[in-house]
Amino acid sequence: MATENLSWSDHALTTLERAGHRKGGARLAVIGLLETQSCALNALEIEEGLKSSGVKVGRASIYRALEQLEELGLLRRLDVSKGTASYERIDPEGHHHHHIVCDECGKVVPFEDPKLELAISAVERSSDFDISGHEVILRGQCANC
Amino acid sequence: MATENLSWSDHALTTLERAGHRKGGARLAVIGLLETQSCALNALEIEEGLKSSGVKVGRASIYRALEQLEELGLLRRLDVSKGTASYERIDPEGHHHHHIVCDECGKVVPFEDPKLELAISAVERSSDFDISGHEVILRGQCANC
DNA sequence: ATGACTGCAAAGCCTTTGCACGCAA
DNA sequence: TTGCGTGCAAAGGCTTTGCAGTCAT
Repeated sequence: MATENLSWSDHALTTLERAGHRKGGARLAVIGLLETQSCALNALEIEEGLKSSGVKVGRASIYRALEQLEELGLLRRLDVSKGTASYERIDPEGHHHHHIVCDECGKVVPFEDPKLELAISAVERSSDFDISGHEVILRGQCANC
Repeated sequence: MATENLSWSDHALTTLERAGHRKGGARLAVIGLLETQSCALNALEIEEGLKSSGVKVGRASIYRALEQLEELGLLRRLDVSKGTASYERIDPEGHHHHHIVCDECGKVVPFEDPKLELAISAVERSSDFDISGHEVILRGQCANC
């Protein structure tokens, strides 16, 4: 139940290879870390996470890896807080969640809702954009604040 | 039909007064400009908009006004593009729209959808947060790109 | 008259870019 | 061997902060 046969990181590595990219250390490290996360992390959190597991990766390489993985459709970028972007895996099967953010402490809680997805799909179909994704953010105060 | 009896700027001025704030030039200028906008603007666009109508307002004052108006519940901050925040009026009666953003050219198009709002309201009620607002962003490529 | 508001400039923060070195293929 | 990937440091862009002068009350 823990690890599926077709993990996100497998999918990511395959996609990278198909796109003609090499498997450099920084890239692999970022993929390895995000594989274990259930919700979004920003670049500095990723840097710290890697450092605390003994892996030293240059900050610029992290940003470059994130940008690239996003362009390949492997990561979704979230603009949750003021000036910092967070990233989380995109499930190959399209399964995803959205976020509730506490304006006080910055806490982020994921949620999912089928009816919400249906309503968004309808909007996406009726627009004249070629939609690649969407993002829903609820803001407020969490129970602790 | 153009101007309603209870305009947003009237509401904003009243709210500012109740909160014990003075009606300084910069603040009034920002309120006056946002009153005329139907969608979100960022700080630099506001600065330019004011300058082109002959009003010179310091950039810092614009940021301070925007932050303050947001805290008073008069403006909603949107994190649409990478590192820049946009702001738009919050309708006192709760009427609002969401946004479709072109990843190529940055174009932003507003849309509204009652079913989407219903689905979001249901999620908001079932969460243990005290929700103050929400934000939906669809991303993709516009017809021109 | 008083202190809140404003404007300028400097500082801060996240992110991107330039460049030389190292490593994957 | 080749040139993509990486790391460091510098540069960039948006936003915030410090401070002195100004204006609303």
